[in-house]
Amino acid sequence: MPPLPWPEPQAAVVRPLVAWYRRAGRDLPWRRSRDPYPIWISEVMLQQTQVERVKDFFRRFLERFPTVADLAAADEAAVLQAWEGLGYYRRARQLHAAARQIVADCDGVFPQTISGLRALPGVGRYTAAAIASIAFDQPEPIIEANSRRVLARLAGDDRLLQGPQADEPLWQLAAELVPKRQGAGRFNQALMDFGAIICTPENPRCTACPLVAACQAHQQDRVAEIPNLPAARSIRQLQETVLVLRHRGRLLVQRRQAGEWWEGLWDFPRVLPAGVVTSGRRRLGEVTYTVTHHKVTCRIVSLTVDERPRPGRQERWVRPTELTELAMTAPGRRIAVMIASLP
DNA sequence: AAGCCGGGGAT
DNA sequence: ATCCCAGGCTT
Repeated sequence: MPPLPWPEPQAAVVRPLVAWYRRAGRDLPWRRSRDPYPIWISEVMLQQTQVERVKDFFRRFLERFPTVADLAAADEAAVLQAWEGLGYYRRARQLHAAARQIVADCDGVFPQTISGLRALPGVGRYTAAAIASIAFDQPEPIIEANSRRVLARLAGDDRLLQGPQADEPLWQLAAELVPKRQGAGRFNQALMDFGAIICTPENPRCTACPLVAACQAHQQDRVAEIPNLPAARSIRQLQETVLVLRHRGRLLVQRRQAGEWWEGLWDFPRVLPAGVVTSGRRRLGEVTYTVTHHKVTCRIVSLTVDERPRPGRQERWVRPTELTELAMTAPGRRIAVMIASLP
């Protein structure tokens, strides 16, 4: 793919951007140290998740798992519990597996090369470059939601940015801009703060932009059209029924299996387990939730269980108060809260 | 290359 | 309601 035609020299972007960052950059909890461990945790939490949402999760997670050794020694259930509500739970399982990999294969020493970082589950091209530049100041470029938008606008790149191949010219541009001797991590974080604060998706603050003189999109009055991203996928409607099974003050919860949504998290059953005899069916109401590109309307049915077989490995009969200790799915948690408030 | 995976905040 | 978000992995 041909490189982006763009006349501006590196200094016309890097100097004003870093100057802006020194003045207006965000004070974020994971910027207090150059330790790769908290930087790694923050980068994984930030995958497809906004900064404001991550802050509290990050603080609590580091309090609970202060070092990579603590994380490796933890049960996966504890890691999922710390992740509950953050979404994309595969990240939590991979984070845990990666911590064990670092302890087992690297003697607990965090990988310091791009290839070593990318060998960790859950660390892809962006995350490896982010850790390498921020923790180790290696001159690695990054392309993610913010820098993609900022660089596409600066270069006036109106191509449809669909698929990883389409990003290649932007990676190349980022590689040309990133400082080679020092300050790579600072520059990359400046790009992201700049995209989050000035060069926003809607109503970018071009009048306050220190890079406006270098911005091709602005000069051509095409800022609103760039980046040219594929249209969002349509949302599918689904119907579900959740069963709240009660037996002598206890409730049945099941752990979501591989291949299901929310693998590893606890939830109420959708179908009656074999061997369970019930009576006293009544409707408790409905919850509506959205998951990825599905909108699910979920009926909640309460049943009294007269006889029950022994629970399976992935099942537990728990007292309502015990639900607070389990990592639950978002709709499961909402239903649990609803049950607790029932007369 | 396309589909899959969460959840909440902003607009 | 719709869009957006410090992406990675599987098929």
